[in-house]
Amino acid sequence: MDSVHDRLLEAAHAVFAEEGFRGATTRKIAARARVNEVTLFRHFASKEELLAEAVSRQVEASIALLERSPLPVDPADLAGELQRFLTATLFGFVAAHQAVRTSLGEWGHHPVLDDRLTGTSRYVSTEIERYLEAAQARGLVRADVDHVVAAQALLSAIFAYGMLHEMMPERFPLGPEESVAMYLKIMLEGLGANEREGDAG
Amino acid sequence: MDSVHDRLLEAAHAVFAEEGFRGATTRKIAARARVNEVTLFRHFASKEELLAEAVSRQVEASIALLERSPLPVDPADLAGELQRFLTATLFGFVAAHQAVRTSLGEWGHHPVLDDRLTGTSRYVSTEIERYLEAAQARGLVRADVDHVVAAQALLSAIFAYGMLHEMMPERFPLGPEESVAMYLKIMLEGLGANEREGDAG
DNA sequence: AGTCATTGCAAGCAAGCACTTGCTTTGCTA
DNA sequence: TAGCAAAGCAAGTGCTTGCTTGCAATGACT
Repeated sequence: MDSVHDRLLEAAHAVFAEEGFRGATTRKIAARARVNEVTLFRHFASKEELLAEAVSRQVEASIALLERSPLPVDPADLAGELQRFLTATLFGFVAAHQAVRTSLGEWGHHPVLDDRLTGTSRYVSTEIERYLEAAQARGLVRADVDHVVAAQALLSAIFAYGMLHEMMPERFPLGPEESVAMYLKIMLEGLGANEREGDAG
Repeated sequence: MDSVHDRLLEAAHAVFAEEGFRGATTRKIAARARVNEVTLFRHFASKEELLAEAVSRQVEASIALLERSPLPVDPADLAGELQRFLTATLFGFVAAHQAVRTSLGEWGHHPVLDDRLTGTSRYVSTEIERYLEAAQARGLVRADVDHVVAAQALLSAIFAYGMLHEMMPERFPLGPEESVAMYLKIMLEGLGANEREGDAG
């Protein structure tokens, strides 16, 4: 729990999120973990190994969190179900926005990290794609829109909000929940999910 | 054109885009510009000054390019006009996706750069917001959606595509133009811009 | 009391970093 | 041909980096 090993992993992730791979020096990480720098190298063979494990951990934790409020297998109430799932996703993004931004900037530089860094986003994308495909099969979503593209459109808004709201707050006047609601209001209608003349089915 | 000064600025931006501020060492930049490292310091007082000017230049160039295919002052053909503008924007993003990703990761670390880094995105956001507001005034877009939020929803998709399509190509099966068309197909309908029962206006 | 694993501390190493200095070369212009 | 600005070259300074070494302190278990 509060072992030196765990403190190192936590500190490593925090410093990495703030300063990137190059900026996350072993001295800073050790100081943050309130541990001698030598101890760091007794627990992890190299800085790279430490960061790889720290990132893995964090990603797994965030996925585990999302799995606790999953999208249902059989879509019924699109607006409500998506609102819940996307809001949870957005809160995750917002909480980790610095780590996400850093990860994106860092992507491609350290092959060991690349797969792990995209883990959460792969999970969320897959979930929404599956959900929308099922919704299409049930006639809840128009059939002439690729479900992968539709999922992407939905997620993009969440993604951009999480990454940018702190950089340019004027562009994001609403809070997380209201933003999700607004995006859904626009897009669900566009996806033909709202009862109008019921041309889907 | 091909002066040493210009070559240094170009090289600086290229290396910065690939490796970030810390990774953009004066040696690498000088080598890329095929110039002695000392020469770099004869032209620019410091690495920071060089990068600041390099980024400024690039941002100004990309804005100048977008200004050549602007959104009209008076919205008429929403789908067509937005398609043109957003496609141009997206091509800009895709061309500079590495620079954009790096900039995001770097944002907050070098206050001198921060303003410049967000220049293009501020310009595009402002344009779309203004356009959508005018469209609302003309009754072309439903009035119960904040134009800032609507602009954000539109731009998010472009933004996410530009930044992520190379990292996770499975999630972006369509090319740039078709993607823009698809996003517009979804969102314009959601924004009440398509003739249905004409409840807007 | 003795053993053993875990941590700290002090020091250092080789490499890379931004940046400087002193001097020479190049090439244009007067 | 002389002068001058711009570039190159070689070397070096002081600092930070990832990582190592040797040894002393701590604390739990036998």
